[in-house]
Amino acid sequence: MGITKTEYFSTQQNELANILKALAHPARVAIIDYLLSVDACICSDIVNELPLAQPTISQHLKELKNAGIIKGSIEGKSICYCIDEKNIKILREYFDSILSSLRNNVKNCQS
Amino acid sequence: MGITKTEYFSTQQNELANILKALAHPARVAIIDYLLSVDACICSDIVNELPLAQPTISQHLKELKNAGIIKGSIEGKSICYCIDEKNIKILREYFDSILSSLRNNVKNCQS
DNA sequence: AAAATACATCGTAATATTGCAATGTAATAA
DNA sequence: TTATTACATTGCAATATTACGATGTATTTT
Repeated sequence: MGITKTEYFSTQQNELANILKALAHPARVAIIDYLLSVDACICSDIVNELPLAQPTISQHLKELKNAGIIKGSIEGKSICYCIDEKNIKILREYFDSILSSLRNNVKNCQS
Repeated sequence: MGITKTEYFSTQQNELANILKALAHPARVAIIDYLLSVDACICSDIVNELPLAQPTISQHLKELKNAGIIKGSIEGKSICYCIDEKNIKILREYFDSILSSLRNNVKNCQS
């Protein structure tokens, strides 16, 4: 159906899935890569850097922003984007907690 | 178009996006949560635990397995699933590297 | 052997995502 | 004021995802 039954799951599970979904596209991973390489910002530069049309980049940036992975500030007629640390930390802590939990495992399958 | 232009991006970017995509759904996050709580395995238990039909769970498990997030071993007539540490480590390292990179940032936008 | 259990696969309907051309908006430059 | 620049939004076509009933397969139980 293409419709996710979000009401069946916890708020935490839905929020985590939403943050992960924002990063689950190579173009958006590439945007993060680029943002890291230039420290911060320069929005139209992303359009020049990636082989995608401007409306497509704009859409990807919107999704990253809505998920709280990047933030943008208006600077005259252009918009400066940079990575928002907060949700990245949440993700690192999530995967860290999975690994910690695995270390305490008693049972396991496959040798 | 719904078609991702994977050829425009690096192998690393595509692989990372694929692993993240496997986790970018609340049902699959819930499956991971459950697998962690029971240490490992018991496949049909997941069907009983989550409010989704058996073919739907089966499909989600397949995606998690294809992405290398879980692994399953046949045990008689049932299949034992557990979390595969390898790609979880890759994800933690990815987010860790983003945070390290941010610490060295010179420029920034928004106070 | 027949039934039951434990999944996987197929087919399909509903919805979501991706990408872009066309167009809109707001700020700056000429 | 009229460009021009820098985006955002709209609308649409192509494709992907989600969910499940029906059905298939393999193993175990009876």
